[in-house]
Amino acid sequence: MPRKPRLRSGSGVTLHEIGLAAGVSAITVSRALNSPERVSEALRNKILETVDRLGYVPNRSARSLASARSRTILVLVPSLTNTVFIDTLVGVEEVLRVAGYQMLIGNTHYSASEELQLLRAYLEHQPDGILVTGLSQPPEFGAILEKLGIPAVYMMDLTDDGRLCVGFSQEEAGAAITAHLLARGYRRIAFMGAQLDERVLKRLEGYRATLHAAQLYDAKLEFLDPSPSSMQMGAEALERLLREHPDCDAVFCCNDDLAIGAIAQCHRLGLAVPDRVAIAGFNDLQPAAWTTPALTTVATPRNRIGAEAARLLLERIAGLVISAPRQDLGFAVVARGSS
Amino acid sequence: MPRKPRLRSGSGVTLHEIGLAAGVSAITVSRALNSPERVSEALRNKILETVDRLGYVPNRSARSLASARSRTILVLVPSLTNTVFIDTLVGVEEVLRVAGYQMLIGNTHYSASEELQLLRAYLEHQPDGILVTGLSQPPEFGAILEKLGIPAVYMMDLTDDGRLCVGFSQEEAGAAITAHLLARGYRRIAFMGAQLDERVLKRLEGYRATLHAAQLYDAKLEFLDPSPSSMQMGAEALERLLREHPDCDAVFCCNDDLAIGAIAQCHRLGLAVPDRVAIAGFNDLQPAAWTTPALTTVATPRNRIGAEAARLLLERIAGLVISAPRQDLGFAVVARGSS
DNA sequence: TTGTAAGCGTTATCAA
DNA sequence: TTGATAACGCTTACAA
Repeated sequence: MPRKPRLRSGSGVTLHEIGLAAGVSAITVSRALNSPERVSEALRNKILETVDRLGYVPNRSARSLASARSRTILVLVPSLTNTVFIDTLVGVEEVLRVAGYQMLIGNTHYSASEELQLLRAYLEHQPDGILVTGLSQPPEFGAILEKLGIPAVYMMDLTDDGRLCVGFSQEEAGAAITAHLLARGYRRIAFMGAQLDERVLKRLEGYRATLHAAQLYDAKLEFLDPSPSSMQMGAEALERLLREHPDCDAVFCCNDDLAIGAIAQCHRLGLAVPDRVAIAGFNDLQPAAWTTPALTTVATPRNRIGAEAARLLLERIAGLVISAPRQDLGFAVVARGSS
Repeated sequence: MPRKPRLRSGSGVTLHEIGLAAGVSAITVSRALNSPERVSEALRNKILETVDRLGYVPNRSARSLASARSRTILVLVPSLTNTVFIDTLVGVEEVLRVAGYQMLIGNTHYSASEELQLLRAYLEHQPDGILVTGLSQPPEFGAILEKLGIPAVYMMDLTDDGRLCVGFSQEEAGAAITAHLLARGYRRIAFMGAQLDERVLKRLEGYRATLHAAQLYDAKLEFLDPSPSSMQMGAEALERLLREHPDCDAVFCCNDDLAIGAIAQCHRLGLAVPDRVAIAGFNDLQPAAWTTPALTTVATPRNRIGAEAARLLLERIAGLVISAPRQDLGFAVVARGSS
């Protein structure tokens, strides 16, 4: 005599009940749904019909608990308001969805400590794998993944230290756009950087190296602000830059937002772009093509980075041999009117 | 004699093991963590110390299964690349996170059928509640929620049919910006609409009603395209509009993207904004303030909508009495240089 | 090909 | 205040 009925969750229909209705055992129903080839066709059809009729909805918690696999991937991004990472997430989602995996999104707000905290919090979900933005997590981060044996793929940048990564060289990209400005004849090229996360700093390194090589580097032309990027900041920084260094003839902004603000400010100040000052951005977001003049920038394969990273992670989880642990998806300088 | 050790998931440390190490039962450990006031202080401290020392990570699947509560909220949005919904998600996340709830994001791609499909798919997670964008889901949608008793809050728009909703009147907002253009003296005001989702159509209704009232309505001034919105579309539509209707003196674009493309195209065509043609957008995204001239638009409280909707849903889940099932968060016409 | 039994880690129930 | 026991719904291991 059963004694303790408990609160049921969800639709209330269980594998066991489907089995009763179809005249088979629960495990056969499970097999009919998850490995159909292991159940005779007649039985399978009968079961699937019953599943449909009763509106059975599998319980993912029970499944995770029994199988020790959550089919869940944690994705950590520095920001949700920055389109760059949204594009990446969209790429991730497209791949995971098809594979039956669930994406959990953690917003680190560009903070290493929040990133660690989020990782710990999301561990409750027993993620089967993790997608991380950038390479510079605190040491505990890697230690936790190591200890729990959770596979990870690092997005947006490249490394040779053995970690799986999908991205492009931030430093080379910074160098390339700087070289483009040099090639166009600009000589007093400033750098405008916000947030100063690892990617911005690498672009800065590329900028420095290129100008050094051309013997045109001048530290005074670097505008660096650790606060979050905005068009407002781009506008203010441009004004200050030109006031303090009137001979500045070009600005490499670390992202399109700053660049859009800078161009707008040029309009307000009555300065011709690119004749008085050239402006270049980074990322090639949609608005970059619609400023006046259109913005020269660096196109980055954000969507593909997300998709490829997800694919790589799933391969890793499936235990496949990873032929290319380091996927360089490249970038492209897009020359438009602003330079 | 135990016979079947199975694969363990996660960190491997369980409540039971913490209990063993601390000399108490598993259930006491559970209580120490979840309702500390029900465990004596001495024991509690000892337990918490052990939890820390062994690095215990709760297993959310087991918890959901046993408690019949997933602490998970499904959030359905039409798009992830549209900043409007990202802002909403950020508001949702801020509230859910603090409350210990997990957010599952479903991207419907503006499709009713995908929306239904996503709902079905995410039912596996036994969500405790759902946040939905818009009011016009297919009938089965409501039927499923009803049948399973899943509470829902509808975002971005308002209704009086009893559903919980948080938003503002899309129609009134469309009317308000149209009235603004009228007040500035424009008489041949066009409407430019993309995507044609329910919100755009309601803004269109507001536009029509206002122009009808002023006896200035002209159906030929409506540009409607069901394909996704883009700056490109705004540029092309503006050119066509002015070619076919040279007397058009203002355009209400259903969103800022179209408006930004339209303004850019005016620059390319050498048309003065707003003297030759005024442009107004909708949403007040960041770039709206940085076009030349700056864009007149309608500011919408997206972040607050997300946060309030989440709060309302949590109250509903907690079984609290809902005093205001309909929360009108309003909007504001932001008059800038483009009109 | 199908079924039985046990176990996944947690919480609800009831008892002490 | 603490604990024993069963139950949540599913899948693994093993047997038929």
